[in-house]
Amino acid sequence: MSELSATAKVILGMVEHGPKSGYEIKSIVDISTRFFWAASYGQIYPELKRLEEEGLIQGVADPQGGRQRTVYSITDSGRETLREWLTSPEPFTYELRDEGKLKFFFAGALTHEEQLDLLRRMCEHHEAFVERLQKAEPTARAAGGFPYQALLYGIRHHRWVANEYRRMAAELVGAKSPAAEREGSD
Amino acid sequence: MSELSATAKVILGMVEHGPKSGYEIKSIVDISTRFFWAASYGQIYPELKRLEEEGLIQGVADPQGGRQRTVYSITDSGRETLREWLTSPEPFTYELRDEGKLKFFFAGALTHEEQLDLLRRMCEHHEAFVERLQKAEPTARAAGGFPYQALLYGIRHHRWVANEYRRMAAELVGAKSPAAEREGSD
DNA sequence: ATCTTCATGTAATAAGTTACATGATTAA
DNA sequence: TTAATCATGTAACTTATTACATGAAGAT
Repeated sequence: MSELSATAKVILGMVEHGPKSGYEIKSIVDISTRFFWAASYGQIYPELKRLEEEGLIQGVADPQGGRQRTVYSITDSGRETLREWLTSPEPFTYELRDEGKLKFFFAGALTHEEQLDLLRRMCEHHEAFVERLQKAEPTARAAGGFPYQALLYGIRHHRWVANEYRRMAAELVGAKSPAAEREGSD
Repeated sequence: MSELSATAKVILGMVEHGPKSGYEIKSIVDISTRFFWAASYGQIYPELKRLEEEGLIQGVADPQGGRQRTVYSITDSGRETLREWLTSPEPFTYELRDEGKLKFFFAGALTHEEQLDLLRRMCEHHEAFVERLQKAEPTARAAGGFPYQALLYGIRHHRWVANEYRRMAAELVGAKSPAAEREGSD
């Protein structure tokens, strides 16, 4: 038995809450785990097959009218595997890919104004995202449960990032005023 | 001319600060950008060749004794390309892969105690990481510049994550004994 | 002597995205 | 009738990791 892939973990976690189709899993991922773990159809559908072969989930045909549909349920073996992962003390992946930050940290080549502009744009970007999430909040709250908690986390996270940029922008403005460093030339 | 790959952006940003070998770039990435953008040798070396072919950087043999070495400098064309990226308003990649959070959000299958245990372990993990970074802080401060700023960001970021877990753990404890609920603020 | 660091690279593999193809159902 | 949503899948591609190979130089 090979190691559980990240996508497998997402799927097992999702079907543990009840039987789901690949489409449903993707839909839920897009409004919940994607804040800390995304997955695409190209990963989900093949992984569903693999997990079924390994006996961790089981698919049952469940067409809605003439529209084909397969819903997958977690098996005892799958529940056990999920539990093993949840309780294993192994170090967990933690990776951030933030192009905005990469830009800012290489922004030494830009003028002071351009740097500020960049920070402000990034701040606005994350603020706009927070707003979008907040608009979805009432609906999510009504539905409750895990996707709601994930949404709240998403809001907190992006709010923090926006705050960081506001802080950095303020610092940058403060750094400009005292003495004139490098005027006119570039 | 195809789009700049993420690794290309990292490399251009690095060599803009001065000529560097692939090994040096990787070393600096590991103590700086890796907090928001990592890169491996398997990406760096091939990308150096590609960037040289496209004329964005230029390599010069610079052996240290009998030890071969190629240092790459940014070209005018490369500087222009870097500048274009830095000032382009295109939306930036922002992706988080946090296995700890994924675990916690699927932890409904665990007991209350196990959930708390998980949160505490994750909190400790990030706290330990912050401590490690803080140990490196004095050296980094002395060197200053961009890697120091990146380190400070890393500290702030992981401190925030650790705080999140502490908050979540407190909430979970509060949810068990209703008396203690709602005294903290946000 | 031997271990670590400096230095460059690649092959195999794994992971992930994107675009596309198909077709039924439902809401406008 | 047209668009959106539900639903499943794959092929081509890009991206990234891992493990390995090679070898010189410096430190213990």
